[in-house]
Amino acid sequence: METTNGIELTDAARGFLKALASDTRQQILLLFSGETELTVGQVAERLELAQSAASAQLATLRDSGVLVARREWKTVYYRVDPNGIARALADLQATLQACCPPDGPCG
Amino acid sequence: METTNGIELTDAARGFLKALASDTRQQILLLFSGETELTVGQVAERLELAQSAASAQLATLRDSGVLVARREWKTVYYRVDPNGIARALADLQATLQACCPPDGPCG
DNA sequence: GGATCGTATCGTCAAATCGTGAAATCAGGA
DNA sequence: TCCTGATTTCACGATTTGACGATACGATCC
Repeated sequence: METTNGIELTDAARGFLKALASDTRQQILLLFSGETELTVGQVAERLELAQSAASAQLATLRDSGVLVARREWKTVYYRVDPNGIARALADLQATLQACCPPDGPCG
Repeated sequence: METTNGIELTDAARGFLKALASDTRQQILLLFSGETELTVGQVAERLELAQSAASAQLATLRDSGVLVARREWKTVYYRVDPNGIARALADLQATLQACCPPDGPCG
């Protein structure tokens, strides 16, 4: 085995980082602070984005496990996925601790 | 006032996300798993990058508080900044909890 | 002063990202 | 079947990112 330095970020953590690196997607996520669910149109309107842009960014957030989508009739409701976020954050934290211990043996 | 939804990411958290969104920079960071310090040249060599590229990416990681640099003679030694990482991670976690509580009152 | 080694910066280019508007898709209703 | 409303996909242009090579900087040794 060669796991000596085999520290790596999980797919969840990598997707999470890439998804939240965008200012627009950060704003989208924070849009859910008060609301429980938002439609594509609502996100587009509040951020003054074209609907296609909102749709694409929401899809990115969904694919990275940050949001989940629920379809009802014609409209799609997006909602935060606390589990996905928690998992990504936990993975990220675990890797970082293995890599850069806050008060590690080298400190 | 309209601070009702005034949740925002701190600069530390935003810089952290942007810095670690890059695959190259992720690899650079994980390069420090075993080592305590690495020079620009060492990073360039291990990742098979041009020296200028390594220098630029290391600078990005330094500017975002993930790494710190120490100059000794001609060579610059980069090292993880556990405090910077911890602060960014804490900020990120705090904002996410305020935005998307894992088991919040809406759950 | 000139030579040298390691870094940082600059200019350029290919590739990725982000936004828009138009067209296509999907689910129901008249 | 045709229409409507919401979303998704497509084609395109503009901006940004990331890498490289070449060059400039900083600190030392001759």
